[in-house]
Parts: sequence; C-alpha cells; structure tokens
Amino acid sequence: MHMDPHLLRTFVAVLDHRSFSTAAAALGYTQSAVSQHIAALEADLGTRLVERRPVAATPAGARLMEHAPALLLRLDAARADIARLHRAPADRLTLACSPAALGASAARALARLRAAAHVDVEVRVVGREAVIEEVLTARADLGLIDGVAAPSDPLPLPDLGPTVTLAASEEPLAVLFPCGHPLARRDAVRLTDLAQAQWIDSPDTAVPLDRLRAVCGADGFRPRIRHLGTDVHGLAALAAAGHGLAVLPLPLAAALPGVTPVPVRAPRLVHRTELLHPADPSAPARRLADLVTDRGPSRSRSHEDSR
Amino acid sequence: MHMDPHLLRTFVAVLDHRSFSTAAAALGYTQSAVSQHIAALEADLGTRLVERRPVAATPAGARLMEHAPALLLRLDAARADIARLHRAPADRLTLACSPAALGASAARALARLRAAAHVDVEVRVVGREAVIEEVLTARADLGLIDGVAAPSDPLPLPDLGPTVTLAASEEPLAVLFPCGHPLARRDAVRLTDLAQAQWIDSPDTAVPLDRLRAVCGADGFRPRIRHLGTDVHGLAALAAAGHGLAVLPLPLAAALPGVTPVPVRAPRLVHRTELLHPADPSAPARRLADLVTDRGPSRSRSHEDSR
DNA sequence: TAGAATTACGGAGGACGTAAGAATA
DNA sequence: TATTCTTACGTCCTCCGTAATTCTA
Repeated sequence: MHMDPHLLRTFVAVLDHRSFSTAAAALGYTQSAVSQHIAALEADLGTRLVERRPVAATPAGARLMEHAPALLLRLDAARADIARLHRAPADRLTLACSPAALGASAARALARLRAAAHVDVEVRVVGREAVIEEVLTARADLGLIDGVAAPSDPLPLPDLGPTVTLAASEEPLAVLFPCGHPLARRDAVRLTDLAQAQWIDSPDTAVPLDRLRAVCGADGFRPRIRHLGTDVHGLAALAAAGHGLAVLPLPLAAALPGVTPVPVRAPRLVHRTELLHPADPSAPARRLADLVTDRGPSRSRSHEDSR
Repeated sequence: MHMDPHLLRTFVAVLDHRSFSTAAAALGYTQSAVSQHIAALEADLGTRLVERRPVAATPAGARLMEHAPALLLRLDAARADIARLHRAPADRLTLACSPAALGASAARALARLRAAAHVDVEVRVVGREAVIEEVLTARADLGLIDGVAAPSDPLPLPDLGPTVTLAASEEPLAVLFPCGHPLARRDAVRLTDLAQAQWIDSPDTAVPLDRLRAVCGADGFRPRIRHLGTDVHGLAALAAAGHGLAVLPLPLAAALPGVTPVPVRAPRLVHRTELLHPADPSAPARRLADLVTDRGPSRSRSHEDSR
C-alpha cells in the first residue's frame, strides 16, 4: 500500500488515457479498482493527484508524473537485467535505432557483421525514448541514439542505470530548406538567426525543437506543425512543401528529395550518434558495437561509476 | 507482490547487514518476514539473489543491487517532491554539502545571505552521495557537491530526476604532499606520473580514487589506506604523516597544516563545485543559489529536459 | 550444538470485483 | 439523462507474526 508499483502504473495509465475507465480496460482492471488505486495514492501522499472530469494532473500529480514513468521503467530494467543473466545467447541480434541514427556507418557495420559472423540482425527504428526503453528492458540488444551536442560532448541522456554508452560518430548538422527557398543557396546558416522561422516539430525524427532551444540558449523555434512517427521521408516531404524547417545530420539530409540541406555554422554543434548497450552485452552485441564504432575492443563511459 | 518496494527495501537491508536477522531488526520485521520477502523476490525473478551463510549477493543479486537503491531513493524523492508543494516555507535553510565543496565562496555567500535576509542557515557536511540524497528527499533545501571534471564540463551526476544543477565555481586541483616531500617543491605535477604512488582513498572527502582513474584513463591510484568520514583536517593529518597522497581543490589545500599542495598540471582538470536544488526551490533557497553562484537570477541546466 | 534461516500455520487486513449510488457534461 | 467516477460490501488472497523445523559453521 506504500507507493506500490501497481498504483503508479495505473496512475500513469489514467493520466495517459485521460480517463479512469479506459485506463482500467487497458490494464485489465475494473473502473472501480482504478478509482481505488488513485484514491489510495492520494490518501498515501495526502494530496489530490488527479482532477476528475475532465481527468487531468493536479500540480502534485504533475510532480509525480516526473517520477513515476522513470521508476516503472527502471523497475522493468532491473527485471530485464536479471533475466538477461540466465538467458541463452540469442541467434538474432536486435538493434533499436532512432531514425537519424541509422546513418551510413551503422548500415555498413551491420553489413560487415552479417557477412563476418552470419548473425541475423533485426533493426527496429523507433523514437529516442523508445530506444532507451528497449535497451533497458532487453527488448533490444543494442541501441543507436542520436542527438545534438557540442563537439566531443556526450549526449545528455537521462537515468540509464548500469548501462554503457559508446561514442559512435559525429556529423555536421544541417537545416532542411525547401529547394528554391531563398536561404537554400547559402553555404551555411546560424541556428539562432532562424529561431523565429516556422519550424516542424518532429521530436522523434529530427532534432526536437526544445533541444534546439536549450542548446542555442534562445527562445523561439516555435512549432508550426507537428510530425509524429519515425519516417524521415515523410518529414522531408513536409519540409519540401514549405511547412517549416527541421534539423537533421547533413549526410542524411543530403540524400533526401525535394529539400536542400544547409550546414549549421553556429552555434558550434554536431549531430552525434551514440551506441547504447547493457553493462554486459552478449558476444555478438559486443561485436557489432566494435564494428559500429570502428575501433577495436574499446573503453566506454559507464553511467554508474560517476562522481 | 510484484517487485514491491518493501521487498526491495529488505533486500537491500539484508545485503547491507549481511544478515537476515539484523536486517529484520533494523526494519522492524521478524526474521521470518525477511526470509519470506527474499523468497518472494527470488520466486518472482526466478533466480537466487542472496547466498546464505554467509549472506552475500549472487550475480543476479548484485545486478539487482545496481537498481534497488536508486529505485528506493527515487521513490522517496517523488514523495518528498510532492510533500514540498504543500509545505510552509521553512524559516531555516538547510544546506547539504560535501566537504571540499564548502569553500570560501560558499561561506561568503552564506554570510551575505544571513546578513541580508536574516535567514537561519544550517550547513550539514556529508558525503557526496548523501548530498544528493538529502536534496532529493527534501531533508536539505540545497546541496553543494564537488568533483573533478574537464574545465567547464558538468560533473557526472547520476539519476537526479527533476533536479537542477547550477555551476557554482571551478578551482585548480592540487595534490597533497607531506611538507618536505621531494615532490613538494615542484610548481606542478602530472597526475598520471603519480598513478603508482601511495594514495589515500578518501571517497567522501577528497577526490575518490576511482574517479581519478576514470578521469586520467589510467590504472593505478591504488589505495594504501582508507579514510572514511568527512573530516578534511583528519585527511590532511594522514597526508602530512606520509600515509599517502590525496587530491583536493588548491585553495582549500593551501589552508591545511602539515601538507604542501602542489597544483595539478595535467591532465587539464578542475575541481568543480555545483549547486543542486529541486525544480522549484523555496524563495530563500533561490536567494542563496543566486548568491553562491554570484550572478543574478540565472539559467540552469535541468536534468529531465535532455535529448 | 548454537546461531541462523526456513517452513507451517493462523489471523488481520488489503485488494479486487459486483453492484448500487453520486456527480457532471 | 447518459456517461463516468465513487462508495459499499463481500470474498479471496496476501502479509506478517508465532512457533516449530532444518540447516550449517
């Protein structure tokens, strides 16, 4: 009865679904049970967490929502971590991948691995958060995740537990302009000059706008339309049609039809791809990690040895 | 019954105490209950987690130990975060502080705050992990934590949830030599040259040796004796007596008796102090934060907005 | 053989479903 | 008034303590 994971799970489900009843259905509970769960949590914490009709988080509930999903994820990660110990090495390697992380170098490494080791590889392209989730919960053996950072800085990844990140590659950034756009003929642009432009918010495919805001230390980058999913070509189509701008790695952007990528000159940033793997990856996973990073058995920074 | 926090709590206690019975006493349970908790966890995860007589973690148990304490801490953090919302602003400000973080600038800021705002301040000096714990669980309003990093790099802090870090200050590093030591007359030393020297492991007071190893990318830095607690002068006494070397910030080290601090030339590192505070600090806490960092109301990097 | 963990068992309390009752759009 | 959440209540099951049992240093 004391912050039970079940309670947290239904709490999250209720806010996700904005409804007790559909949350109950999703979890296989009765509406009544869900109601009791929320009531129990609220009694335990001594505050109302959820506003009913319409269902929404109270300030306290919003606070709890900053913790609960991470807690539940880590709980699953713990279970997965232990399960991994007693699991036969799979014959197939699963790689979770954010769209812009699946660049040429990763593809080449995969090809080499399949040729050399005759390992079946499954590549699953998902959003960035999902990459982390899949690696932590062992639904994927490895993850490739992309983002922007200052050159040779690590990506700021949240709360990974005993997981290891390995730098994979850095590439220049580019802004996608529709072909024929006045700025499309420039050699380079400054992101800060474009803060007031029209942007496409494509948090899972391109660089998320809030990340741009953070990294430029500037406001702006207001989304004009929102693009969900992990389809790079769909994003390119939107950009080509003039719906707004987006930031992608230059090599990837250069291969997209209908858009002209213009390198980002300032601030000095790179598109960085990192390889995520559990603390003790399987042998083929380790193999692939070495291939992707293009170096021999290698040092990597771990997340729990810090301070 | 599904990875209940209670079970995790007793699991951690059992391994901490290396005994079911003393863990039971510490938790206010019966030995029997503890035994049942462990059995339940092991049944749930399908593996033995604890070796009995002597009590020790199995490999799977060690895995779980990489998650359980963090989970429990975050659980407490969530509760504390919510409690903070409905709590009257305290008349007293509590600052948790790692020993080497309490430098001159922090002391000055505290003095100014007391003078300007007539706020009672309680400073509690504890180990680095405890600083994080106290801030997350709202036992302290603010935390000052120190460590080494490359210049203007953030400290690598684990899993802080919705917490904000604010750069406070950077200072040169120094190695503590006993006065009269042959190297004590040098202007500067390289840490890597000293990897094979005798070291004092003082993880809570000086820079932890494993951090030195990580940051130098070198092995060595073997502990000769271990110094626990948070007493800088005790550490200095040990160093002065020639028991081994330790790394501290230069300004602090210069004020210690019996030792000669020699600046670290390479690798290019700084002693960095960061101020930790919850996402919505109380007004006096915010005030102190601004004083410590010596700038007006200020931007800060948050931990959950990443990617 | 003593100290320490496990197993057996019973009672108290918690959790969930059914169903009836309030509340709001 | 219809939908959605809450409350009431009964049943089942879980949890923990007592106490007897087994294990091992």
